[in-house]
Amino acid sequence: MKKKRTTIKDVALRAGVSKQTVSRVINNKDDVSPETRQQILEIIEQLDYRPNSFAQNLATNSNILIGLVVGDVNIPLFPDLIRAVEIVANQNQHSLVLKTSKDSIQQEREALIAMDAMRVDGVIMIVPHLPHDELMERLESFKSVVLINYDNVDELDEQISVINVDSYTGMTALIEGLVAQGRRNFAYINARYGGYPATKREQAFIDTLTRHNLYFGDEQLFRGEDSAEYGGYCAVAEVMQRLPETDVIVAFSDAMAIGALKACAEQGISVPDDVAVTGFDDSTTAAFSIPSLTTARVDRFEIGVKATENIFARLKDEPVPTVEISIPEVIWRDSTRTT
Amino acid sequence: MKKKRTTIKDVALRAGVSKQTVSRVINNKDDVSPETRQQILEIIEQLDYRPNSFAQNLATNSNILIGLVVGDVNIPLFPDLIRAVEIVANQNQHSLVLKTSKDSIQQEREALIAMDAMRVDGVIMIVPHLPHDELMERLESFKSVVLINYDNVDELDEQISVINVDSYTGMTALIEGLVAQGRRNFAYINARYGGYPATKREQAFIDTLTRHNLYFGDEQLFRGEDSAEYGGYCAVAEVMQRLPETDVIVAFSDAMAIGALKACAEQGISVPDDVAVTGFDDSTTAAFSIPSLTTARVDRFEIGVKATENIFARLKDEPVPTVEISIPEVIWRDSTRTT
DNA sequence: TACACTCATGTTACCGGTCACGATACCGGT
DNA sequence: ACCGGTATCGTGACCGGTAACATGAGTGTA
Repeated sequence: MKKKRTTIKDVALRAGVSKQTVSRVINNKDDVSPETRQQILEIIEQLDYRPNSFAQNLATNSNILIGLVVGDVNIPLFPDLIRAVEIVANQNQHSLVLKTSKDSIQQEREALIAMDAMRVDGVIMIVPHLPHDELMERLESFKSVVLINYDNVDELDEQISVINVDSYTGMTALIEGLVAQGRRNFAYINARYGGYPATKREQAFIDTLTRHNLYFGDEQLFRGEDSAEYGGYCAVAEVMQRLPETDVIVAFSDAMAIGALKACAEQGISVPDDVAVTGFDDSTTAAFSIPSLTTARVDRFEIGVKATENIFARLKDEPVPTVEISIPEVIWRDSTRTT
Repeated sequence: MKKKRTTIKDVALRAGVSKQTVSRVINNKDDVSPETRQQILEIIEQLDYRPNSFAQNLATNSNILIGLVVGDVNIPLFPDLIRAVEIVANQNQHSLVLKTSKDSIQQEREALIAMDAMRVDGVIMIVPHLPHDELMERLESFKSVVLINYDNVDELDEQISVINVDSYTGMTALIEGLVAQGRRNFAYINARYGGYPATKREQAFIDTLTRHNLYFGDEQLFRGEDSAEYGGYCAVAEVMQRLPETDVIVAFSDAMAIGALKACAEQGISVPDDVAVTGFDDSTTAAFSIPSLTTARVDRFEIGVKATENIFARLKDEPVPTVEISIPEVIWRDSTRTT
């Protein structure tokens, strides 16, 4: 049962050659005679030998792992992004180690420590929550880092790049459109622990409405979980009670907006006639909600590709952009249709 | 820039002791004098030294990685499950390597090869698609394997366990309930590449209706992608054209059902009055669709926990169940409400 | 005083590979 | 016959750790 794996030595022994010769065959070096190579290949086949990646790593001082640290696996960004990361990592003969840190900053910290102990070549973090100074310190040990949706772009160490979704611009466009439609009484439901994107979207909300003299104070701002149930659904009652005049509810995310749609339907509030509702992210179901949801879309897959290509480019000492921005495109759908 | 990481030797040198003594401190062995230990700990701190996990692995012939092979990261099972796997893996001081294989069987194959080269301790696969014999052969090299939703439970190697969602029983309960409600004209939209769960659910559909003399042939079966857009949404027109009498559309998944709901709304088909619609999985938005969606739920997080605990139990040679089944519970909501 | 025993630490080999270099055999050219 | 060059392969050290055993100093005891 406890049979050990076949090693390079087993193969060498069986073939009557040295380890080095087998190593040459494995790595396709050219100073091996065709017959020897053929024979060794056959033995490798027979013994079902596969070189131990990590022994190779140790000897060559390289690594085949890149790390992905993500807070919440439920965010819509996640599935497409992870897939992109994995595909690009594969193309570069690397594998993906995943760490989640939903519950606490401590988990984020531990994730980085573990990545460090594994000597991963690069790390991608989505919405880091650690304090800036500590983050920089812990990221020092990695050769290549990409932070997705991180705000402090000015004080980055040189091995770090940032890819940001410009939530601010996206949200501004969304609000401007709503104002142009004639909406006047805005309420914003924000995600309590949304980090960087949450801050930016709220700021855009405030700034844009202020510009139009439609912002009259923090009572327009509501907070909830980033979920349909405890976020959007529960918030609607609160909104209508505090601000009965509301004619548009702007939600932090599609999930929250979908909860809001449901609450409106149940309370006899007609969307979009009485109240318009908007989400953010263009998650898969946004187009299929009833009414279909106005939202803002970014190419999630592309962000993943960019991030990962950045990681590998830097590892090869190729030049890489330090900061990349993608601007969400507003998708107007029925939940804001003017009659 | 290319500065090498500090190693155990650096620490030893600085402390004026041998590597072994440092190793003892790292591993909390008790035959080190308190003063020496203290001093070494300080130096470790100063130098920000962290032992190389994979060198440790190599020396101890152990590993800190477990592999997760998943076809589609978009399935509702995925986020909860991955989180559960990660949490339990963490508790056991292991990290998670993720491989996706959405595009082809070849990718699944390569995923297992890579896992093998990394000498991962255990592998969890979700809905394997490889032919049985090849799968068994490739899984031979792992000490501990859990397959989730795999059908061939009779011919498993001894290091393998299976955890299945009993889609058949769940779907049977769902159909029985619909029949009891008085629904008579059933249509089923299945996922084209749904693997084991798709087969089981379809079989339950056919068997149950046959039992009630309500199955009149394959024209009741439709196929599409497992998505709202190309699955459920597009299928509805086809269904109503081929079977205008249809009064209930059973979908393979919530995603497909939500697409169907949308199509019904657009075509003036009232749900649930004209046609009932059901999904499967109880994905997060199912409760918030309009009307809310009748579906079948399994505890996705718990499946992940069970799977991972199984992996580690087997690694410790503790006894583990070979086959575990969880039966989905039907959640009746508005999309099948009788008036 | 000699002996056994414990405590603290060092030595050597090894995990499974790779690297740098050296050795051997065979070849053609002069 | 001698020389240099190439093709092929082996040797020893090393990557960063750990296991097993060895060593030496101090301690208690007969």
